[in-house]
Amino acid sequence: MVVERQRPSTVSLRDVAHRAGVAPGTASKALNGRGQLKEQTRQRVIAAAEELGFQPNLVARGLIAGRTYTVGVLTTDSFGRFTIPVMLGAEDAMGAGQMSILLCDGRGDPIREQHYVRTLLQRRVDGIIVTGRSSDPRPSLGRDLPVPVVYALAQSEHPDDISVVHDDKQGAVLATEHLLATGRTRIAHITGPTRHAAAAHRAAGVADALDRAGETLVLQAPLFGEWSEQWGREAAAQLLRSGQPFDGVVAGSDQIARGVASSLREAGCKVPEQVGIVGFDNWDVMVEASRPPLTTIDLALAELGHFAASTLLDAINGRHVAPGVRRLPCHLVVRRSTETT
Amino acid sequence: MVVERQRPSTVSLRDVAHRAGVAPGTASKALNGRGQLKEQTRQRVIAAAEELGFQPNLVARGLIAGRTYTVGVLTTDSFGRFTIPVMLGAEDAMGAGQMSILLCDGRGDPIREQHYVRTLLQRRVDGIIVTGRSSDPRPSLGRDLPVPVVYALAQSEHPDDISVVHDDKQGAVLATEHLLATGRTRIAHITGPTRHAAAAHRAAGVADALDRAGETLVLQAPLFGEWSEQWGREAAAQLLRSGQPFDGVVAGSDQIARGVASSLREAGCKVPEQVGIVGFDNWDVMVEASRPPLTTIDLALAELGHFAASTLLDAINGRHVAPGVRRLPCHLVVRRSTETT
DNA sequence: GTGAAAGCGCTAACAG
DNA sequence: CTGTTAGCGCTTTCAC
Repeated sequence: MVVERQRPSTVSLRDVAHRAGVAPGTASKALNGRGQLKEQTRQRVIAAAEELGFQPNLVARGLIAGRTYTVGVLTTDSFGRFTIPVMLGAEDAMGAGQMSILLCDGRGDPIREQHYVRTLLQRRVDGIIVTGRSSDPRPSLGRDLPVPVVYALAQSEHPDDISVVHDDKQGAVLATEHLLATGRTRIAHITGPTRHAAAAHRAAGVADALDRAGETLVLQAPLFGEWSEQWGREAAAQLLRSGQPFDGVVAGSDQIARGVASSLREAGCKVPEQVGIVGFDNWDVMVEASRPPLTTIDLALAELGHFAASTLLDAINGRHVAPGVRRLPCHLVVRRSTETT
Repeated sequence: MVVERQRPSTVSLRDVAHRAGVAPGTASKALNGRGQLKEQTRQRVIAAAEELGFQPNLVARGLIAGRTYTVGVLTTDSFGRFTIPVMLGAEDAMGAGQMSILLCDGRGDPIREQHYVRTLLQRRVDGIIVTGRSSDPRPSLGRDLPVPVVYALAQSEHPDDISVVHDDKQGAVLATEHLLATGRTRIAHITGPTRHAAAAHRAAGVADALDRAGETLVLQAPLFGEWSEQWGREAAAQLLRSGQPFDGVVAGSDQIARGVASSLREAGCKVPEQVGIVGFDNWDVMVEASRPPLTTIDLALAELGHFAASTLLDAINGRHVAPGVRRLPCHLVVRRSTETT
């Protein structure tokens, strides 16, 4: 004979009240520390709740409160390397306030995305965070949603939406100035596709910093290509072939930087002695496996997520949040590839 | 004067009913296609709902139904490279059934984890998926939870829990047999730390496959180390120094494999002509940036997530699910590092 | 065919 | 101090 393992049925506040010999309303007050209760009854209720393993039904509570202490996180393109730290940061900021995260992945499909927004709203989330891998501006979710929305990492096209992004230009300035500060003046820039805002902003930052220092970019222009090691290798080879002297490279990503490093290494060009390299992203596996390990710009994505979530919480709690784009600064992380001794 | 932008207030079924001139109960039936209604009234209600932009309150529905069409996903150690594909697969399986995912990150802290389990239960999720980076068995969440639990990728220590994991041993057999099939017989195994179940299982698979082929491992034993490129490079150098002839390497991860490849390349040892290499994980950035690109074992994590979610849904829907561990097969992905022409 | 009423589990307002 | 009542938004009998 098979004995079906009985799932423990959920106990309600009524059960607790009953066992403690009080009314449900009283039990509610006892457990939530509200109202004036004789200490003894309070204890009795608490004991009863304990004994029965009572778990308050947050669904019911949400129905009354008109809010659910839940925020939706909508990732637009299959979440990955960039969105994860953002989410961790967000979770962190939420965790303290007992908020939970309802996760949806739009997979880059606007239809799917709209569908998810609908479900999130039907589930009565208190707010929505929109995130995505690319910092290119994306269409607004809509301007008339019943809950506040914050765009993190992915910036909304609409200027009145609240967006939180890292500051690519400032990061590039940081990278360039670090190379200059370590005594290099003939600096090249190898980066991703022109069409990406990140590539454009970073290129602008490099140009600015060089300008201010009275220097010009080796080869006159950035080398735009792909966000891959392969491209980093190719571009470095190109640079060597050009015959132009250079002693510093700002790479648009750690992958590119690593490609550059290995290419130079194979060509017998010493890093950091002859050429200094700075990458972008501070992606551990790339940065540490490279020979030498890479100096890089950290996008501080966890902080970004944290900030976005706090901002959303502010808005949820009715505090006024100014619309527009907030740019959070990047950090420089120094490793062997730019060391001078 | 500042005009406060009014957030559109949510409309309830009552509002819709009112506008359509019917009772709430009738409106409910009309919108859900239940009961016998005159086609005309149904249309009237639908129109009213449309006009008001009615979004049914799933919180209220959940309260009645006693279920929320939500599952909790609990990642034990900060989710990352391995848990993401699993979640994507799970989301995929859920998406069809209109289920949503409540995400929690235990950060490897059992206290925090227990806390999250409590919240998930209070939020009345229909079930829980537990996942984590390591396939090492982990403590059970508890045997007396009111909802079904499936462990994905991270296996539960308790044999009566439902766990879904990839088959490391089978994967290693696949890798080894591929090397043998491409004419290599002197095979070495370079992998991660002994203490990891994954390393042990993979080593067992390599041993088994060699055994069956009547061959023995080069150096008699696997080289256990770290899951890093650095270690891959070191181990390969070690192997070369040993003077033992070898023509194949099964690496415990793509990072290790890449390290091995670059070490051999620098030593002038041709891959795949003189030595074939097979990695593990099919991690795109590693596998494609390696020279040559790596043949590897794909863990099929998305399938794993999909399967875990389907299994959970079965359990939620009351179908009987046998307890225990299900091992899903890995796939071989052939690239240049083992090519023979 | 449609309306009225009860109730999901909880909290808040008001009696007693 | 504690019990009773009403109601959050929706669905589901059960009358009419």
